[in-house]
Amino acid sequence: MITSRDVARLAGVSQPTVSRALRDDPKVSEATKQRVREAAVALGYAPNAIGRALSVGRSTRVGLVVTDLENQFYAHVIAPMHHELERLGYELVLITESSESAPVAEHVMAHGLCGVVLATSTVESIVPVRLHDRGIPFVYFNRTSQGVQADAVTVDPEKGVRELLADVIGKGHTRIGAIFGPRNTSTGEQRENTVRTVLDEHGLALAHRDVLHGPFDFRTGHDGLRTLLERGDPPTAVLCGNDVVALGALNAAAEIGVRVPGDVSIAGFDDLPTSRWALVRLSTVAYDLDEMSREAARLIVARVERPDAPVAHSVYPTHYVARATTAAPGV
Amino acid sequence: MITSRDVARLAGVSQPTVSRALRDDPKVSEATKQRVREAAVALGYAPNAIGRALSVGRSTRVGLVVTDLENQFYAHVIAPMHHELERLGYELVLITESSESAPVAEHVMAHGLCGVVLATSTVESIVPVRLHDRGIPFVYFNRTSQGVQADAVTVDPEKGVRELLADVIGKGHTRIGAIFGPRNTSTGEQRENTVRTVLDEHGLALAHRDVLHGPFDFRTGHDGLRTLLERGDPPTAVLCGNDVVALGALNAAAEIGVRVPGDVSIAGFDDLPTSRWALVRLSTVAYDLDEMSREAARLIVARVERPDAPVAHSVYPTHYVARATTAAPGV
DNA sequence: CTGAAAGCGCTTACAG
DNA sequence: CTGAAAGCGCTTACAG
Repeated sequence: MITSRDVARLAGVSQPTVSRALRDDPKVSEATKQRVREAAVALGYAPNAIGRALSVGRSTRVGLVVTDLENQFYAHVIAPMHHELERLGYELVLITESSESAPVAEHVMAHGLCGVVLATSTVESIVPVRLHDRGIPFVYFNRTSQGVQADAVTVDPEKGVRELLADVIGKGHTRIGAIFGPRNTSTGEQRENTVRTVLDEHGLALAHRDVLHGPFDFRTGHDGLRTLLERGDPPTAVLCGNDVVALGALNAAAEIGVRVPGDVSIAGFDDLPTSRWALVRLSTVAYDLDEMSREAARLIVARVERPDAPVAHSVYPTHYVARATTAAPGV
Repeated sequence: MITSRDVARLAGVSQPTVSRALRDDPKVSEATKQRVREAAVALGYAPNAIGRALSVGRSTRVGLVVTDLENQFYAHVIAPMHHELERLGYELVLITESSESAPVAEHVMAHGLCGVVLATSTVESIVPVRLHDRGIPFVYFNRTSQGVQADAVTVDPEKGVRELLADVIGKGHTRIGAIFGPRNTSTGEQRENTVRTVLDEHGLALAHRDVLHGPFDFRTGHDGLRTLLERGDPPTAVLCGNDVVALGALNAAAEIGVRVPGDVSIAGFDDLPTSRWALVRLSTVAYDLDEMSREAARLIVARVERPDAPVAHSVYPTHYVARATTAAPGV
């Protein structure tokens, strides 16, 4: 391994001077900087991040906590977040936490992360508490929590859901069902509440038997739609907790020969690239997930660098995109 | 931050003893281990990976070099690889390298990675050379390179392609087109060569105008299929370089109102979960991508831990899965 | 403007 | 079986 000492020797300066020169410290003369830089490239030297991290007492690595890396939703979070963090001189580390128990905090310490983005926190999760207790910076992504205050980036479903329901109800649906996300996440809960509120304004309500809940995954939508449709007298429209759930529902419909939107209308939430496919054309509630992911990156970095800054909460607006999976009932 | 020193103080032992006890060093007495462990949990202590890495001279972090994190193919590599590395006590670090130039090696040094999985190396890439020169362990994933010898995990397209073509030709197609991957990757090249060889055995050949090349992405398939179909007298079957390309082709067909497999048959390579969707039902060449990804994790770890072990090359067999996108021409 | 010294949190010979 | 010492590659006061 080639170290700053080797560069120092070649440049004829001391090791700390190499450190200063390469970080462009104004106290180092231009001439020296020149010599050091040349020596560095000659040797193909790059400062070792581990040495640096140990020395300054914190790394430039932020963890992203997710449940399921196969879930395509996360791919569209990871890509822009990774990119933005890199731009800011930080690194993204993936953490999968199915259990949502305490270990996240230990994991963070053990792996020397400087901060964490929680993309998976359930409402009653202990993780934010632990993080807070240990003074580990974190931000909520697409989630919030009752207990612990922290930076957050979330979505306001209001406008999108309002437009979606105006469309669906306007098309003549009165018997509306839903496959919502988990009740113990703020996102699942908030979307569900918004739907119920807006339906109420229209003088409608979800029948208890037409409502299902489950994790935000393909199977929830897939099995859920079958459950709803395979008993007699099903709803004519099914709202899904997110796009991945809706994709599951769409495929279940195809499997059992139920036409969409002919026999049942289906809507999602997220507007993932897949939802725009000609093969899919999912009607859904859209927002800027790319920008949200980048914002989460910015917030965690800001928090790491200025721990005492006031708490920030970025809320992204939604709008409805009508495509081919919603139509008048029985058409 | 809580360190081994704090644990030592609480347990009434020296700091090195804490280090030994927690790594279950046989030279430490059981009684002492007990005391140290208790002190550690009492303080919520976890050994700091940065300190450890600096001390032992290498980290337990391996980089995965990919081109495009949004590409769903990689999600199905990242998830199992991440999981296997974690099981082995290692960490996955994502590296995106669109340019495929030298920086990967610098990146590895700078971020203190102990090894690298190359999932994106073009045939003429300089990256393996640089890695080799610096003595950085790496393994080729789904790729190989002429120049530098290294561990590799690849797919043998032979059997799958043979079965695929038996199906397509058996159904009566004689005018077969293709949208292959990049010519400058071993994977793209190998699949193309296999197709040409097997076609030749059947007394068939690809017409020059029916063959396209491009990156392994959605757009290549999408734009490619339009190109092939929008000129007169198109092929009746189109083989795609991989599933993501085939998905693009399928959607392009849907957009322009071309029926699959009625008007054109389409086949892929990879058998991604999406290809199994009822909405998709792509005929494709399958292999165990999960296992391959885990094997790559095992190989890089083995290489890191035993740099002088003989070079290993794991080759995975393929088979064809006929689904709904292939049928007799004009049916 | 530059160098010598100390220290970040670990691990690993070396003594005892 | 355990501790004191040295060192991994950096950064950062502290002198000069």
